[in-house]
Amino acid sequence: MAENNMAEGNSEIKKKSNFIHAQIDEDLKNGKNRKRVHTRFPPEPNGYLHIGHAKSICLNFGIAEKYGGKCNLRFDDTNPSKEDTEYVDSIMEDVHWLGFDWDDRLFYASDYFEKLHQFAIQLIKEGKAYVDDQDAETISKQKGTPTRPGEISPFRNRTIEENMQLFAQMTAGEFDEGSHVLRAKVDMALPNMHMRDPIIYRIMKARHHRTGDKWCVYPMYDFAHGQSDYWEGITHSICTLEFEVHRPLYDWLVDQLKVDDYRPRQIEFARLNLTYTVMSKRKLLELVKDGHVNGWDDPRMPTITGLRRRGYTPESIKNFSDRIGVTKVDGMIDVSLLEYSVREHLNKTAQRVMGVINPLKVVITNYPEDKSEELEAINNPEDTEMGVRQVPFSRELYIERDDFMEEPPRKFFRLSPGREVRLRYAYFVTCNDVIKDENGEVTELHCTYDPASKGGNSPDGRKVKATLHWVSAKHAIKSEVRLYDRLFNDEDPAGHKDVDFKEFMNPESLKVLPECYLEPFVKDSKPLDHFQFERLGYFNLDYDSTPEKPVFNRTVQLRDSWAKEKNKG
RNA sequence: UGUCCUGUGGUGUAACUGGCAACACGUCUGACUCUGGAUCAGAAGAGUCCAGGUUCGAGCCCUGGCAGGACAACCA
Repeated sequence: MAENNMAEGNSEIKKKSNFIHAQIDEDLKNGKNRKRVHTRFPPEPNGYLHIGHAKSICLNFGIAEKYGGKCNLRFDDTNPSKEDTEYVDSIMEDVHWLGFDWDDRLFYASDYFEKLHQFAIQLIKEGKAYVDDQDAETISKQKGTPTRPGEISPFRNRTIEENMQLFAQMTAGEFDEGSHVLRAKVDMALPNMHMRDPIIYRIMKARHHRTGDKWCVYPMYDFAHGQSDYWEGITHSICTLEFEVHRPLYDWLVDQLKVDDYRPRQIEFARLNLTYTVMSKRKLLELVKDGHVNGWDDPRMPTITGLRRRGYTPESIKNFSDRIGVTKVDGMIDVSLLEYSVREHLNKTAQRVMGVINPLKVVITNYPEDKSEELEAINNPEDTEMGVRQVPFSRELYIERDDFMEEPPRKFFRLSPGREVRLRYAYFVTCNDVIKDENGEVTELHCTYDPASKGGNSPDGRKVKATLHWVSAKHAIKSEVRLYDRLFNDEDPAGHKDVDFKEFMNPESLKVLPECYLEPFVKDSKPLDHFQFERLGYFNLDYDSTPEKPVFNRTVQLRDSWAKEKNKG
């Protein structure tokens, strides 16, 4: 193990194997599926991608990479009433951002509408599909329940000619929505509900985002997915657990295509659940629509675009995805694992900078009024190649309010009256006076510095217990900082029967600090640039920034053992 | 009173054709440190849903239970 790390370097986290890899290995060994591997990522363009999709993307594209195969991007756009090009665009952007590419293999289920329609006609001609004139409620009732078999539709035994005629009329738009459907003739008595003469085409007089008004009948998911896989030469069609019961229908339909012995294989895995958030598109859409968050890219959202804006990196998401593994066990992953993954990546890569988000003015009384100097600071102690920078120092500074306590408790070893601490990369300072306003609120500290400790070390070998970050008041860049906390206070907000998930929303999930001071280095940063504000956490520049007022998002805090100690009481 | 799937530390994942249950996160110590970060060293924590059985030996095999999830959209 140790050798492995040495050999590969620790930037390369060893890819874990999973049960799907094992099944592919077996298929390859047995010579099934032409000894090749071809997967696909098939989102419906009806919302933005979230971290759960990222798991699927990493899995599918990851398998292609591992086996020297291919992975397609395919939009499952068979329901025009919910889909939109806005979503298509965002999905492509997100997949690319994660670092995956489908080359020229971009497909849409709607590419196959014509073929699918032909196939439906084939089934009718073979006596394997029929038009049902009953309404949704009646059909549903006849379908039975999981424990009771279904009844046969009175329209099940229409002649082929009649079915051909009716389906043609459906296609031509002669019927109203909901008045007729095309059903596959399978078996109403089977225990699997999906096999009880499933509906394969329905009338929808909706404009499709790609085919416009060309069609007024659209195939159902079950009637499109397996066939699309088949036509694209997909060998392993990986989807989530809830499609397990669809597999017999998937196989049945592909069997009807019977051109050769090649057969795509559906394999199901457990979708990702994360603590303190919700992951269904419906719920995320609700949060957006009802204004509980500021859009799909709100940094509190588990969407890819939200995580990106929050400051997550593709690497951190991929490492996270690899760490959680792939199984058929429905579980709940602790967000702390996600947070660990960003910290791990940003620790190695993020530019260090000093920033004070809760400012307290400090005056160095023995430092000349008009003097200022430049002090050298390390850009990233984890990566010396990132070099050093100069940080301006002067008589008036800001430090973090939390770094001062007038009456320090045990184990608090930051600044307090009479105590000496180090200002990072600068000097040792000692607090002499505490200035307060009429309410007794501390407004300013008067300190003295030791000129001999320049750079942060005292020639007499004197030690201090704490090192504080600081910013020179007159050089500081004033900016807004947004702090984020979990969107929900409950580990599983969607997991309560009879209680709406929104009941568990955390009212303090967003905290805006309008007056923060950052060292001048951040001046030229671009949106999404990552920084570590020393001792505070990782932050990145938000799109909302203007040249006059930069806005930073806190991605995640640094691990903080003092905060833990403090909370112990 | 159906079919299918799943049960391994707090969480997630491992354990080759049976061989002392391993790793990561989290938690807790300690060392080091110009970030109470990082790093390093260490600890606690499961006897693998239950009960039988086969075996020298079972998380892995057999039998029977139990628990949880999915399935009754003209959603995907």
